[in-house]
Amino acid sequence: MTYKSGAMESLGALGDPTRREIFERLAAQPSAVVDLARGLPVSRPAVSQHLKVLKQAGLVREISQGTRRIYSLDPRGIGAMRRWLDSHWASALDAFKQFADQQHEEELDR
Amino acid sequence: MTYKSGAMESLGALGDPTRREIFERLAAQPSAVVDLARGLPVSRPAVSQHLKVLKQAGLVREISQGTRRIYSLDPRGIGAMRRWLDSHWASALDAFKQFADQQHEEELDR
DNA sequence: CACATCAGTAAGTTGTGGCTTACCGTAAGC
DNA sequence: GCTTACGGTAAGCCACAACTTACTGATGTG
Repeated sequence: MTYKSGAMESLGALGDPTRREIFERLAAQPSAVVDLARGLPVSRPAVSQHLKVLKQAGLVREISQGTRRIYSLDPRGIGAMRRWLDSHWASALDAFKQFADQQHEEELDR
Repeated sequence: MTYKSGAMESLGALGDPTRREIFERLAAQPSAVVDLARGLPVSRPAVSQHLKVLKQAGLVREISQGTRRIYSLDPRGIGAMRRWLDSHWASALDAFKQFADQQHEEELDR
């Protein structure tokens, strides 16, 4: 479970709707901060702050290009979330099956 | 993209650490509210409120059993999140490839 | 029929997370 | 070297979301 802590931070980061919007735009195309700020209902510094959170969560990475910084999605963060989701999905199905069986047993006992 | 709105709500719901904790416990085993509240640092009503949010997000479902309500994970919500994640991952890889190619072109132009 | 257990809702409080404006640093162009 | 574009950080404000306690309503039990 080395991916767990990473997935936790990622989920925390994507809890905010503005950050989800930024995330989706970066999925569509890598962009600089100014370009992201255009078309978003918040100021440019706000976008910077969101990008900082997304970066710490491992969901985003940047490359410098002159004075601009081009942000793009980081596949590693997404991968961690996927694995987290998958493992929980699996254990959810298991747990539900166990639960159903146990219920059935108690039915018979009655 | 019928799963999109669902995935948005799910991500919003899992943004809270306490709700993630509840989610993980339910993945391990379906539980009643009192049992969840034991072992969590918050009151029972707080747990109820969190479960309400998780339920509206399609991540959780309940069945009544006497006065108890047994909560368990709802695979549909998890599935919606997975699909959202996967589609964005795919387009992220596409976009990054396009971006890299374009960068290369500009290199040559210089 | 009490009485206990379980759970949802109401009402009120408070910490904090997301926003703004202002400021500072850095790279590029004239 | 001066100016312009870009972007991160600081400081402060404020709405809201996550709590709490108190109450109400079911269901099961002696």
